[in-house]
Amino acid sequence: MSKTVQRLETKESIDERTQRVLCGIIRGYITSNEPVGSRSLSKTLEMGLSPATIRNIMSDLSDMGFLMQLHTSAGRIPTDKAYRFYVDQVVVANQLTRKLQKRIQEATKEGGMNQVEDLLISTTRLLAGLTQFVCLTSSPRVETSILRRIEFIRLSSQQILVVLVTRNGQVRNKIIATTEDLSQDFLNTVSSFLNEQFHNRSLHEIRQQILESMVEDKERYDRLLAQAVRLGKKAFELEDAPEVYIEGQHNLIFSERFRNLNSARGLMDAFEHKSMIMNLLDSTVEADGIQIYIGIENELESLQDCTMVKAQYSDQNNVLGTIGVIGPTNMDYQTVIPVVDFTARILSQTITQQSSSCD
Amino acid sequence: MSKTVQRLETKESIDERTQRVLCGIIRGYITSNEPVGSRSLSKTLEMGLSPATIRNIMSDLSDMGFLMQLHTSAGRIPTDKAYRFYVDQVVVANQLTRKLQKRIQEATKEGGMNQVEDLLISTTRLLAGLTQFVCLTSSPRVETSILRRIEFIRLSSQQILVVLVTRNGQVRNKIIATTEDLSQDFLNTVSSFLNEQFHNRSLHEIRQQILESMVEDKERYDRLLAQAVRLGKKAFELEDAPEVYIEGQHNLIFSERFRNLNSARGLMDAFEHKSMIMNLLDSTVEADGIQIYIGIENELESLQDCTMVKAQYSDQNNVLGTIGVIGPTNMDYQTVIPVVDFTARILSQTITQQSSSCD
DNA sequence: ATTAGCACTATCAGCTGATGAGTGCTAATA
DNA sequence: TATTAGCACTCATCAGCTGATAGTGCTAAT
Repeated sequence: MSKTVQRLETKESIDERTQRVLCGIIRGYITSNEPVGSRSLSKTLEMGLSPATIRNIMSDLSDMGFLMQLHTSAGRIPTDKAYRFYVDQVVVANQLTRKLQKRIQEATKEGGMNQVEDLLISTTRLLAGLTQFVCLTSSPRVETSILRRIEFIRLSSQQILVVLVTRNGQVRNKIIATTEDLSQDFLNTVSSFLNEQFHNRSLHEIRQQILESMVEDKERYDRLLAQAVRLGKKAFELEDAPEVYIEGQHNLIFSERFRNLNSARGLMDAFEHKSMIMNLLDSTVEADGIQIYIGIENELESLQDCTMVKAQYSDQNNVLGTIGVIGPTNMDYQTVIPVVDFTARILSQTITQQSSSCD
Repeated sequence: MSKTVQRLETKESIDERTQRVLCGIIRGYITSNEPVGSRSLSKTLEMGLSPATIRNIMSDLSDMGFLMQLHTSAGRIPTDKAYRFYVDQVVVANQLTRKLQKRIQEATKEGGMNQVEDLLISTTRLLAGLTQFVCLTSSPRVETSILRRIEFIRLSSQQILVVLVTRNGQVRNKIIATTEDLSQDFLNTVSSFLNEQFHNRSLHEIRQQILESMVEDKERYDRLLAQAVRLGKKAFELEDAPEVYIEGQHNLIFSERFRNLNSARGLMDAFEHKSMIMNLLDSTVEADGIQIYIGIENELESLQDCTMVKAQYSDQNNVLGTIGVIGPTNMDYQTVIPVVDFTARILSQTITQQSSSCD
């Protein structure tokens, strides 16, 4: 078990010139994906510093833990700490090009015609395509969704189909078994009772309340109510099925940018455990905005030479889920961050529109 | 474009001894995944033939197109034609071990608790796991499914949710937009009308009939009927969304057995095009039983150094879909074929039970 | 018809030395 | 005192060579 680092500290004050050199190295490594040496840096930096001077600075930076060498005669590459510094201090809110904005907006419009699921899948795919990384999205927790409508449909003497529609347009189906044969008329009465009772409540609340009434109403003897409560209990006992969408896994294998990543296998395997990925996405420290986990800042071991950039999406009231990408630590933060940010915003916007279209 | 071979011919008569040598080579290559040479074969065959004799036979087999060499001093490996011969002439209906049978049956029971989708996904995953290959499954064509129940649920003044349950337990949701505001009462009338009218008909038939009535009934003026037909038309206008489940893609990358496969990338890309894969699975020459496409027998170029083994599954009346695996041409046919066959049978059986549980 | 023997050949692992990119250190310099 | 030129040193990579190995095809003997 590797110890988990909450967040790398980079408080130390580094003088102006050293900073510029560090950034030069980081940018160089990001663009070329090759260790950068003093000679080439001396040229690209255009600060009138000779390679020797730069070597001295580099040596200092190595001592401070910002740089490392794969072997003596290779150039240096940034450490996770360096990227953290870079992201915190240097990368400023960068505007996306209009072109990219358009592209995201249009792709979202296209996909979201029908249900939230489709929207999420197509957005996930979009982000994977744009970044050429792996993209993960957690679907809204059914828990916190708000009930828009519930309906029971009698399929046979032992089977009832429950259809549950949430405020943000998710539709869930579940077939439940019954011992008694219930008529469709009766089921209709039950569903309109439940709809009236629980309109605009979150599924979580509803479940709670149902449990309470079950205790309360034990003495009361109202057949309808009792049945309604019993059916309701079954209906709202939704599997917590943590739905996660993953796209762009093949980038992990085929993309040039992942090439120095040895644990592609480990990551792929991790992706099979949906509930773990769900936790990964939804465990959130900060309430809002974009979150970045660089290298060893990631709890998950097989993620520790990747960077995860994620952002939450929400409707007008609540946070619904998280969308994020996993890429190499030397990703182009300058563009990836705003892309993820913008995509999450557009996603929120689209979902909000969808859920407010009910009356 | 490479010319497509329907099916490789292996009618030529090969004498007994030559056949045994050929099979030895095929089996050897299947187990070791290494070219097999005359010396080692001479030992394993136990026919009392010297390496030299075997070399002569091998030379003949090469001339006949059953063997090839990667380079002069390597052993020989079977051609697609050799595998075809092997599969047609040699592989006899092989019984699965009881253990494997149990495993498949249990896995299927477990997964299929709720809806057909879940059953299909878990079966696909199972088969991918058992074979260590990529497994593909096409879901039942909505087209040919038989209607069990249709229901309309009013979500808002402009939105109606259609819930459609088929005989074999598939549930489809679709949100349709309306211009008129229709009451739930009215919708109920419409749905019971449709349910009565079209009970136990296939969606395809239903769509046809609706189109006919639209023409017929133009003169008649029955508001209910007209609306029912109009709603029905929209409801049954299901996207032909070809649903395909793919599992075990990572085997393509990580499995030892795929290692001499150069076009993993091409295959992965192909898997992105679901509709193409759907065609691949559902294009079927023979009516029943297992189908095997070896190497260049595959139409799809990137599949041409793989073998696809597939079988259809069905309920009591109709073929529903296809389940199959894609593996290297030197897969262990002796076990893969019965595994796919048995899995498809169990799948059919489970689905049949499910759909007959309605009354 | 079969086989022993031999010449031939491609691959592979291991070694070699050359190359080149990059560093660290030291002494000279501004 | 900070910078820099110069130089020795290190190490990964690569081409080229080696011998060992495993296979073949052919021919002549059985």
